[in-house]
Amino acid sequence: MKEGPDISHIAALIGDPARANILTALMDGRALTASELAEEAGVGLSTASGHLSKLAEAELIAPRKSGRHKYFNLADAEVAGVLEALMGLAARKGATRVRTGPKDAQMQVARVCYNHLAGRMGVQMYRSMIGRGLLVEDGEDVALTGAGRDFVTGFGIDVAGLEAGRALVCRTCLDWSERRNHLAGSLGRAMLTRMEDQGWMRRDPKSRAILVMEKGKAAFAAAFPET
Amino acid sequence: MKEGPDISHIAALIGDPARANILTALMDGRALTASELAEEAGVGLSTASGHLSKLAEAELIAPRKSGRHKYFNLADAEVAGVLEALMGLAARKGATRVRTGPKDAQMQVARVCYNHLAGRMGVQMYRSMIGRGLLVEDGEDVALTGAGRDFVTGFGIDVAGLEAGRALVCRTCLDWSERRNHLAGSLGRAMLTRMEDQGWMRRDPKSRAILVMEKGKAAFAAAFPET
DNA sequence: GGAATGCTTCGGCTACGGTCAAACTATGAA
DNA sequence: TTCATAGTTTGACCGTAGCCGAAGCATTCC
Repeated sequence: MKEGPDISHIAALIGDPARANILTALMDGRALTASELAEEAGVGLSTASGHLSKLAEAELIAPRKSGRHKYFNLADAEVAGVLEALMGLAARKGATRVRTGPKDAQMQVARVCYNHLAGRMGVQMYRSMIGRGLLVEDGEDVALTGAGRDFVTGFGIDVAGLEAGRALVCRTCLDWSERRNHLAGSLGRAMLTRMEDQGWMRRDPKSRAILVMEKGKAAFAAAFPET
Repeated sequence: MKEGPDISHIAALIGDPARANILTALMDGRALTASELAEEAGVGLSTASGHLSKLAEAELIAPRKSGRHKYFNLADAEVAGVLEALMGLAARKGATRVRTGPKDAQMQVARVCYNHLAGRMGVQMYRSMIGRGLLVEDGEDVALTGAGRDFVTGFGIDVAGLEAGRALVCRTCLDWSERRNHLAGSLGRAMLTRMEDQGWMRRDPKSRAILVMEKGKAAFAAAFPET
């Protein structure tokens, strides 16, 4: 009974509906202000402020002050991963949130997870790169091979620049809808950004869904064929 | 705000201290009765009964009636995985539960996770088998290679028997103390059982810790060398 | 400077949910 | 049949924690 870390405190934090809404809203990796999060959570500003300080205290989210605004981010990818895992558990009991609109279908296809591509397309990209020897898995970790560096560089990404940063370049993240890994880390983020820049896809500003352009579909399928 | 599965309900279930104790107690994979779990949780029997029906309702645990007893198990390995992940989050804030005794040190070395070997030795076994080409990872999944089947059979395990069962043979589970994968699934369980049968290790009946015998240390190091 | 905006703190209200004891059901033992 | 043990249900109690509005800081804009 007295073994291992105390789960209950952190789970209770996630367990409040307002706080869960806040965390879910932050899952797309964008930084949001306290007011925006209050709106998302459906509570008053003062209430949200209390929630936010608790979440920050537990280091689930990271606050940053900027002028008279205060921005919040998820603390890191591990937190995002735990949230995805919880969604996985919740999803199997049909506990999806209320109405499933057209957006929900698109969310299965492509969505933002923290800051990288998730959903069927995220998984396809990951598996394609593994299958072609561009990425190699080692336990929980994943790394670029030599061929992978060339490929990614050709894709228009400055690998050396990523490696100079503090963030982990390659990282896996478990996709809750597909139940498979997809690519996270600074490379995952860069790949998504690059595809947006090229006009392959575009983020829905009101949700985590990603809209894929016609030309993007073809280009993506060519770049990341199923193996 | 209205996207994706509803996390808060399931997190709130885990977030109550009594229920968290119950779930933690079930992490070693043994089935426990309602009375035993009440004891573990530190609440009265009637209170525990209420908690247990809620957990069962959410399919986090699976009840089985046997005579006038009612046994409870974790629902499956995915639930165990989420709990381990939450422990990982909790652990990094030094939120380990109260006193860290000698048992806690041993827990880092070897412990039971659901029903398989976890901790440093669990991770070492997994990585050794990957490194020698006995196991191969494919995304989130992991599988035995031909050489792996031979090795495991030579270890004294009836692979065909495992495959006949309903449970997934190979499965990964993220180790909260090591932050790496270890081997779960029915093979993971069989490996641990086999090592116990051979007298390499023995479970501490009062905790999740696994005691490693002297001869077990040498035999384990020989069977699963670091690569 | 003064006004407006963004956030925090405080006080008070409320309700949800955890708790237990006691009554009740069900299974097994004598 | 009767008693004992295991678990569930009910009802009453109580505390915690979420909620809001109002007042208080802090920062920026005019």
